[in-house]
Amino acid sequence: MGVRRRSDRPLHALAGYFRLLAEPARLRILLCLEGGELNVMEIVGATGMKQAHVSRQLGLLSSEGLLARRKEGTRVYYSLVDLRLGDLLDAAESTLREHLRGRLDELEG
Amino acid sequence: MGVRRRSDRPLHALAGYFRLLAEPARLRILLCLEGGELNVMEIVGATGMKQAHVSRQLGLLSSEGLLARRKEGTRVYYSLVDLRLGDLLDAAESTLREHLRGRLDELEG
DNA sequence: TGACAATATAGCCACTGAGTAATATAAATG
DNA sequence: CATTTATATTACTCAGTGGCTATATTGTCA
Repeated sequence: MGVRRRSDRPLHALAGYFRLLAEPARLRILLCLEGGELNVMEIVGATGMKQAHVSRQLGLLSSEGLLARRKEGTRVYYSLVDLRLGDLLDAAESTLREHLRGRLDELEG
Repeated sequence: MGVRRRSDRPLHALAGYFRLLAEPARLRILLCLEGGELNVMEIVGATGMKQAHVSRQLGLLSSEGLLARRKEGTRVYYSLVDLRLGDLLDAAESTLREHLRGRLDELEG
């Protein structure tokens, strides 16, 4: 990979952050946690995903600092660390909507 | 307002949008366009990336509606379609900073 | 202790996409 | 025309990872 510049590290981190949000499965998990903390099986039920897959994504999201982990007996509860994430998703959604509208106008003339 | 309702299709679109932002190369391009429109070779110069790679990412970004394309003679100028993208990046960056700070605090006790 | 439930991990396969080199297209110029 | 310049596209390798199944780990309770 080409030249390494000083600005690479922040860019990499930012890109990595977006990559976490670049998967419908993870978005689904994050969104269903907007209502409050849930344990793994509750998330499995809410999303319809396989338990192993849910655990994997939860591990990723919490190891990257997006989710907090709290054990209670044999269950593990996950919750959003930063509630501004919801605002970020909304901002992205509205920006995306704008883009789609632009493409629509372009098609319709 | 009320509960956000996002069914699967929007989730997929949103994930795809984030995937565009999940690559340092594309972020670099988007960021250098925050200063105004540039043609391909100017972007190549500003980013240090190969011309073919820049063209590819520019094609992606414009076909997805994030960038506008304007031909002038043999040159092609690209620019940000939605200036709120800058705000979105800033929001993501500050959220990310928060997460990183959380992890740092955790390490330092 | 053994059995059971909740969560995590490992291994595998298929697919996606980044990055590169080579080539193609298009437009200006002589 | 031929040539040069700017941009786009093709073909390829290769690393990463989503999603699956099976299994391991951890905690609870009889």
